[in-house]
Amino acid sequence: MTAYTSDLLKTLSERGYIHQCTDAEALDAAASKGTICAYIGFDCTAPSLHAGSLLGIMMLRKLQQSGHKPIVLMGGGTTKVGDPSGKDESRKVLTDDDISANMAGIREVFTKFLEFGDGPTDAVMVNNADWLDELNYISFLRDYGRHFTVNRMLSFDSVKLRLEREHPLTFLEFNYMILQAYDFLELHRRYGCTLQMGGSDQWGNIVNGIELSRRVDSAELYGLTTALLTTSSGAKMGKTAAGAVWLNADMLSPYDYWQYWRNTEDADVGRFLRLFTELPLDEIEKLESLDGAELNEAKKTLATQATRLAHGDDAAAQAAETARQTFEQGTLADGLPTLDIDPAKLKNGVGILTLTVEAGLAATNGEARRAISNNAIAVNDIRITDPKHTVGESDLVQDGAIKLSFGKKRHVLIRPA
RNA sequence: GGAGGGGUGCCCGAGUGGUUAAAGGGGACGGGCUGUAAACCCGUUGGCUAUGCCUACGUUGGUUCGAAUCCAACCCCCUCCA
Repeated sequence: MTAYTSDLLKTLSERGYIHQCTDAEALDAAASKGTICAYIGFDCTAPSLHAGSLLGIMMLRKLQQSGHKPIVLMGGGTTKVGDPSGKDESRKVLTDDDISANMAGIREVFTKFLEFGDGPTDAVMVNNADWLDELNYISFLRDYGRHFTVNRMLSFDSVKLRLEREHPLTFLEFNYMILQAYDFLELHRRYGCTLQMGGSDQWGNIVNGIELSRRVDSAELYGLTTALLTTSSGAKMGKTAAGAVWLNADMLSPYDYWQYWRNTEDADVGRFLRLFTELPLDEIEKLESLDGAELNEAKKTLATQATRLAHGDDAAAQAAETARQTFEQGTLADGLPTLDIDPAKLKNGVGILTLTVEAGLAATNGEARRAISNNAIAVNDIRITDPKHTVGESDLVQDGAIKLSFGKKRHVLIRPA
């Protein structure tokens, strides 16, 4: 690996963010000389970003910490088209209302990771619908479409994949790469943005933007990608039992978020500590050199540090404490997810199936029933074997709650209220 | 517009008149082992007021005692031709 002189590239490369870079030396020089401005685009397909987007978010954070200006580009316009990269099938078309609701949720996430404002290194958030919506088809084609050959567009992975697998690629989606290329050009014009970052699946789109800007504006822009993040066993990051690992607290509690990181595979601990926490590298080296069960300490550190960034110190500490009480002491921890229940109902006794469903541990009675026959359901740590079992006031333990568990890891406190 | 191929459960994919809630695989979840890890082994994987009932193989009708399987129309996708 080249020895970089800029803080930015030094940090990014030491921590393992960099996969490919269009012209690392020139970018390094530019970043050492002064403030640069860089962007990453985010889709607006869901009301929150999830752990899969975290790499990008962290890079923008590192960028800002190294004294540069991050731009968060919301794909309000491009989401209407749908990025075919890495996808077999076209995406559902979202309505404008969906998109703007999603954008509002996503905005939340970024306020945790970046400082927004008007200063030279303050982050800004822009929406590409601002310029894409107004494009005039004919003039856009004449001014920009002329710089793309279909020959080359067909050679991109995102397109090739669909063609080879004989899956349909609509003309709408085919245009995506041109629009993203145009975004880069537009951001360069508006903000002097010279760097686009993204996942390795974005390489083609990024390079297109660089080339377009060079041809149209003679601008010299850079691209940098990160390796697509998977766990050591090859699973995609960010998915779990309950669904995606959302970054918004209202979609996934800080406790569950902490748990997600706590359950990291051994082989990923060091890598994740570098990417998703801000601990100094020497400390990380110490943590990852732990052996066997001791590595669990490193996982706890990872979980707490990662949770701090997304949810703040207090929430992280509380999640750690809740986990400690639950898993290490086997006691009831207040911080577990809670379900309030009508005391009158409890007095009469509530069926275990109903309770499991209401607590959100199972989606249907049938699932709860199956879980019971799989030995998965426990009340106050006592296995339930009878689907007709009822829970009542007598099950309330010390601090007036009932602990309902699905498997060894998922617990909910039932409280009369 | 024409010819041919196709639409099956979370995904892939078998099934071409009955014992089919639908083989097999993947994924996911649970149990065991462990360290809240990986690997491995075992199990589960449509719903319900549950020894029965309901819903389900693109949609709507039809044939039949009986259909994912046969017929008709329609919708959608793919390939080739115009």
